Amino acid sequence: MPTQSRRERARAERHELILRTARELAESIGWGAVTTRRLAEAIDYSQPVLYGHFENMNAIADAVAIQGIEELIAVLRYARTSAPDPAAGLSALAKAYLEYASNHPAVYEAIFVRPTDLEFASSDSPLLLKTAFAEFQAAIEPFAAGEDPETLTEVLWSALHGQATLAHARRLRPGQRDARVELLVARLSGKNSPTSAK
Amino acid sequence: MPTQSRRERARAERHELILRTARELAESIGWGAVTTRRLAEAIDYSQPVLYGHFENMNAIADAVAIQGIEELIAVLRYARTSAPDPAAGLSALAKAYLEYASNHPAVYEAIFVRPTDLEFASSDSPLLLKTAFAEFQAAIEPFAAGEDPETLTEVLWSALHGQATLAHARRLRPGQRDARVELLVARLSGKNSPTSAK
DNA sequence: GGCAGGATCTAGCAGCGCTAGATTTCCTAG
DNA sequence: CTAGGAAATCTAGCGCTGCTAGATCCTGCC
Repeated sequence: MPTQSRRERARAERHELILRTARELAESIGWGAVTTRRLAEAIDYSQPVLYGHFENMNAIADAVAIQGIEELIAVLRYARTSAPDPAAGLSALAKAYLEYASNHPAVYEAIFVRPTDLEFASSDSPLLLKTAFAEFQAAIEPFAAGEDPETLTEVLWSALHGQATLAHARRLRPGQRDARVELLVARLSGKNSPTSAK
Repeated sequence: MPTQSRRERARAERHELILRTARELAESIGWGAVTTRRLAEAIDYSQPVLYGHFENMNAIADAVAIQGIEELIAVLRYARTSAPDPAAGLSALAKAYLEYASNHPAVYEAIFVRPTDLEFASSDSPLLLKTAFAEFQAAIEPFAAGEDPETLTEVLWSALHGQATLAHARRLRPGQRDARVELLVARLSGKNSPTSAK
């Protein structure tokens, strides 16, 4: 039993080592360059070891994505619930989302961009996605003036996702991130006309 | 001279054949499965022939993207200028954009999603991107109530891009595409509060 | 100490992008 | 109409990829 559990502990540690290393590699050289050989060398094992922990390379990125979405949910929840009122909460959530995407582009890519069979194949990831969606909905719902809150949530999330991906692809002016998110939040929450003359 | 021009003509035809076949292959099996061997076999030549026309596989997708963005610009312009007033123009442009992305997902991916060195390396593509951007700006500018029109344009484009990519990844409710774009356009153009009680 | 059994590695397959060198095809000059 | 040379095209191969079968080594038990 102690023997068995020591083995299991070592195995679990290596499992985490693989995920941590894959994430670091992806953030530094991009997912496209994270190969089984490079990853195996980085953790100082041979490639087949990876397949003892994960079904394939894609599953490793999926696992990183799951860790990432858990982080993201926590970040969003903290930003939203720390704000004094719904308007500030929506703004804080939106900024936190873009900041996370900007600070962890490879993780963001693993979650939302990389072609993945994850979101509907894996068992717990749909729940995580729904939880993240609920964070967005909680933030925008106070501003759904008679509209379907779910549709409004999809609009908000899509708008932020678009800003995140286009900014990462350098298709948006770099210095204007806050201006974009503030303008988006103002219009989506319906505060555009009053403050437009400012 | 007739000889020379016949050769050149045949060469130009094959050039287009490559692009057309690459686009068809991408739309049917996805860019990830469009390999030099498959593409070469589809046009009934050996792989090296491809390299007589394009620098590499990426350049082929870039060329498809350039053709696509020209199409897209025409679609957007037609939608916008055919509308009776700015509000209808913005709505028509937004719907046309999402419809194009939905009908030609591989081309849309080649233009805006696939990692590419295109947009800033190639000579004419930045101009095309700017032209497309100008279409968005022309549609939304009437609703920039004192705000920076360029920022507002980035917000609009990002929001539509997010809806296009998330819808393609099946992360948004399928039947709600029009509801989403209408809600987005209403809020971005500032018509939300008046019609909110509807 | 010797021996299962599990963990790990070596070596290899098929397919990828891409290219050098052989081969074939075509145009031209005599 | 043929011979030669240039241009077009193909064959074959390199180093890389994800992934795996079979050999090897190492660990823990009797």
